[in-house]
Amino acid sequence: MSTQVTIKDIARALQISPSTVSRALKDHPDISKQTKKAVVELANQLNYQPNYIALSLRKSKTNTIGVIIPQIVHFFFSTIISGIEDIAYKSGYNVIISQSNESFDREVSDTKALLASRVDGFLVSMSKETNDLDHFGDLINRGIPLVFFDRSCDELDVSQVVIDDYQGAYEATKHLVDIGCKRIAHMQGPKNQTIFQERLRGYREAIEDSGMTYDESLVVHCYDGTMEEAMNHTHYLFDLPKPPDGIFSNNDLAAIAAMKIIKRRDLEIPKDVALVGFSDWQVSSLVDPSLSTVIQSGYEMGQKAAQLFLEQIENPDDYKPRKEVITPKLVIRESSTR
Amino acid sequence: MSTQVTIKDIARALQISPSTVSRALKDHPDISKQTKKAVVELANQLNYQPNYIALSLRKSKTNTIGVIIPQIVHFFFSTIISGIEDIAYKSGYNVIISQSNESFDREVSDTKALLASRVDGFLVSMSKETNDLDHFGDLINRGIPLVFFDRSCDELDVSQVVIDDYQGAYEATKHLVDIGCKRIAHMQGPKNQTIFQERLRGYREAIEDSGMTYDESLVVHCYDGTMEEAMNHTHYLFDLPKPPDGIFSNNDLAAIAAMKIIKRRDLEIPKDVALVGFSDWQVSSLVDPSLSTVIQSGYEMGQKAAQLFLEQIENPDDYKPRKEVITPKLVIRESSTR
DNA sequence: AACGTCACCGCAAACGTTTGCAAAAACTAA
DNA sequence: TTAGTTTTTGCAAACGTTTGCGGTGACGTT
Repeated sequence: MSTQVTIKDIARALQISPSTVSRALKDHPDISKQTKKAVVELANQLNYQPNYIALSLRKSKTNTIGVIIPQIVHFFFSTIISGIEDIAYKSGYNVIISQSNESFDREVSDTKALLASRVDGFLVSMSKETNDLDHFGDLINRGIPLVFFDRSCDELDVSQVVIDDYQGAYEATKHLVDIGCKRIAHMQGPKNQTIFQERLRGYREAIEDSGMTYDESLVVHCYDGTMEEAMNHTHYLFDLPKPPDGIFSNNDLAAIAAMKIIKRRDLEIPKDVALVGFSDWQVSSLVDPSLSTVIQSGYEMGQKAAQLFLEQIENPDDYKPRKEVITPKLVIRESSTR
Repeated sequence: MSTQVTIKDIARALQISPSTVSRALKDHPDISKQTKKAVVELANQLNYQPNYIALSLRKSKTNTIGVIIPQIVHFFFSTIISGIEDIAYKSGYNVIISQSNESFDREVSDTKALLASRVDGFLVSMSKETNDLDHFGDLINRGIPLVFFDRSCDELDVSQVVIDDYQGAYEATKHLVDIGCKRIAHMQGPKNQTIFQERLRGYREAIEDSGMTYDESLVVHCYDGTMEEAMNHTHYLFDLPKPPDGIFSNNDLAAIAAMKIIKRRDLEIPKDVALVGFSDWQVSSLVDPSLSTVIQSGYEMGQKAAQLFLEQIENPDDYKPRKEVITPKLVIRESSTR
């Protein structure tokens, strides 16, 4: 039950004032060598730990970052958090995480709650529902550092770090062309999200740049992102008079769903159909055959986001928002190796 | 840049003292109806938010829980966090997460850092390396609430919530027996961890209860939990003069590794070899064939852990540590359906 | 002897809140 | 009117830290 030792305790023991102890501990030039030595020694001996709460109050700075994400239980997001924490802890920041569960209302109330906890700034990835940006605009107006990652928006003048989805999709599709695919399908993600629009664009342009024609009947729209939906779409694709010989999917789950159906139809992967996913879920390297995919380094994204935050908090005055774009990397596995 | 309004601001505006404002806001009986009304109205109008930092300092209580886990990027653990946060937030607690990355030293320094941040208590799942428990004993001696979850230990007198690993393992193994397996191998987890000892025990007793004899040569020790390690062990098992016809693995990853090797050796699953894992990673239902496994509800575990913490912090005096046991559930998929 | 310089240190206020205690105000009873 | 109650309010200290400013004493210079 021993309560923590304070500066006052040290001061009392040494018969000097708390201010002197404080200065001695910070190596202030006004303090004599001997006093410093005595203070530091006693502090070590008593295992003195500065009280960050008192410090926060004094400096009105909590050294805490508020992070709002759609959900923790998601490989990509938890990887991002890992990146954020590593950078944050190195710079003496704590991280408080809040999940919006893809709900706009939760996102707003999370923002309020974190604000009440006096976080020094925000790192957020927006919920799917979010269209109204007032709660973020508020933060910006009040000069509170804010960085978006992944699920971002360009309407607000704010720092952000995003993946180059276009580039990733382009390369993935180009790769399918390169290994000889002639009819490449695309399993598209929710149309209202920028990232999926970009992936579609990358797919389309890669197709066209390769001298093939973009065929809308080869693009299926996976709206709710379930396994069943993707399986149904796969059936549709292989019931076509001219079924595809390659599929680029907007995410790994849909690709794995397709894989199941394709195998069930006694087609061989990658011989008859080659597959490329997007995201590099942990599962992608474990399925059989292992799935080629586009790696979006969540860890790197988290690190960058935290760094942008730190930059901003260290230059509160003349800070200009920046946009960091992470280039994703195609990783070729068995599902597209011929 | 507007700074938050304080009790003092309200007091000044209403020409009364801060103490009166404070009491009025807490509906203290000493304060007259009119004063209360005036204070509450002005507080709402100015959007007053209590400063939790000042409160923390005053009460030496931060309303923050420190959580230490081996790694966030792990389906099971991130699910647990989700459960913890839901309960914690409902009771007005923030959660700070720290990853030990399965390193003992990190675990110790995480504990120190969280302590320095003055968390009110700890929720921890030990790293695989941890044998020395002094840093936790310290917390207990100082009366700081501590709850272990999943990776626990019985040496310390402390609350814990664990899975009934024995039961889960017993059922899984029994199931293999029931579908006709005669030689069942076990891929064991790190021996120093209770949970893996329990899984081994469940396996062993199920074997013996079925009239078979426990054969140590069928138990391999997966120490670092990598894919490669598990693959090597699988090779060993199937190089035996009498290879197994069933495997119960301490986790899903090892089971999936085994699956790869078994398929590569042109054995059929589940016909030649049946497989059951443990944990129900997201991937388990996606692999081919889908993997039977033991579901451990991380969400429930997180909730229970947070509840135990709250119980303890609300009865600091006469608190008696409790052990909550969650019963896991066997889910039978293709890998063990004959 | 008087003054300036310098090195070293402490006082007190501040961050925003709570709370024991005393004091003021209002009301009651004689 | 006076004393006694009751209701309502404010003072001041405390939580642990930092920091501007003023103070002390030693020493050197005129």
